[in-house]
Amino acid sequence: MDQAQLLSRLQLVFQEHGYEGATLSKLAAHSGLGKASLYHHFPGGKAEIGATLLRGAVERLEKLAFAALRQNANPRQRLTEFVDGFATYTEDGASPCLIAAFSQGSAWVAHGDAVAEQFQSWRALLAATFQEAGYKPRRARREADALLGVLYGQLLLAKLSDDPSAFRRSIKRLKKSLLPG
Amino acid sequence: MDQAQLLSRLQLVFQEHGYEGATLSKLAAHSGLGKASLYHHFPGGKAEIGATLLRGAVERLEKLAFAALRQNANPRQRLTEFVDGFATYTEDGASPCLIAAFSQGSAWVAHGDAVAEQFQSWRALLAATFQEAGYKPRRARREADALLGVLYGQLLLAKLSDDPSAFRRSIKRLKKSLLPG
DNA sequence: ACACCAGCCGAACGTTCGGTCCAGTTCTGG
DNA sequence: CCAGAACTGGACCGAACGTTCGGCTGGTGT
Repeated sequence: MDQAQLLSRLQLVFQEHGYEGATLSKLAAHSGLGKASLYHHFPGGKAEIGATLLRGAVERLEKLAFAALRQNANPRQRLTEFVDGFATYTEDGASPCLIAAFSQGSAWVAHGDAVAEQFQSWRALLAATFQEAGYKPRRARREADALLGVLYGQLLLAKLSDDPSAFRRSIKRLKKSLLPG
Repeated sequence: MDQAQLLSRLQLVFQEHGYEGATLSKLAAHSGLGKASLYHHFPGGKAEIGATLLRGAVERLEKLAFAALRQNANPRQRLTEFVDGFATYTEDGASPCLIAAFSQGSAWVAHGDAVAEQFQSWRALLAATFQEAGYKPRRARREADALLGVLYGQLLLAKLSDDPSAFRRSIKRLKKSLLPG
């Protein structure tokens, strides 16, 4: 099995059970490897697995969604591409965000500072894009907060109400409201 | 110590560490009781503690926020009172929603169905209020989803970006956009 | 042919888990 | 004042935790 496939199998366990709930037994069973074999790939144990997955999730979200904001296309179009990228990242609301799943307990103690910093940077990037789209600085920051908020909110709601279709509908509506300006 | 104070101390542990991370040792230490004493108050053990807290959180959210929608005041005013109630429930974004904290792992397996049902009922109530405020059924449902989404999204973002003030600002803006209509 | 090593595993380590037991201490009604 | 209920702390349990270790493979370089 290649590294990518191994990581994606491990990620499923963390997404479903959270950091504390992702036990080595579950990780081993779900990956098809023995516990000791996991230690061959990740000498740092569970902490290294978690850190690796978190890094991967941040990179994926950056590449799939936020990278679109750094292009030099029309700001409105960049924003809709960003929304699309976020939907791709979450597989249309079906796959919870690993970063959010790590927002509790020891995972947050270990990585919370880095995650918060990353989010502040993303927030600034998003606000800058809204500013390019014609909003004044204060309003642009508000729009950025609102957009990030509604994306994560709908993702959580899709889970809490057990209705993934609500996420897809929200994405569609968001893109429509973003394009005309 | 009275029951209410005990429950609130136990709740802090679950909010901070999630269900799996809230071990009996932490619960005992943080409540000042021995494990056996906890079993006196909750013969069902950790599962009963979790279930009790979850029930309490649902009741509090119902009483503080959604109850406002069942009054017979002006729909717009009911909606802003609902938003205010949600802010109170989360202590202005400082206290994560226990219901959301239970959306992973064994807690979700045990209570997910009930939570999803409750959220569908709340969603319907919110949509009905938007309908009373003049929206057509489809649009009202969308507005309900969007409102719930932005509330939970801002709550999560406040944590992920370690900036509780963003939540307060969002609440303020939400109420303003709700009132004039 | 042999040594080597990445990859993997079973078995066990010490620790902590959720949970139980019991000998007390505190509270309370008669 | 006392009996019994309510409650508590601490020792304790088997199971599961994260982790380690020695050894078994199969392929690669020489």
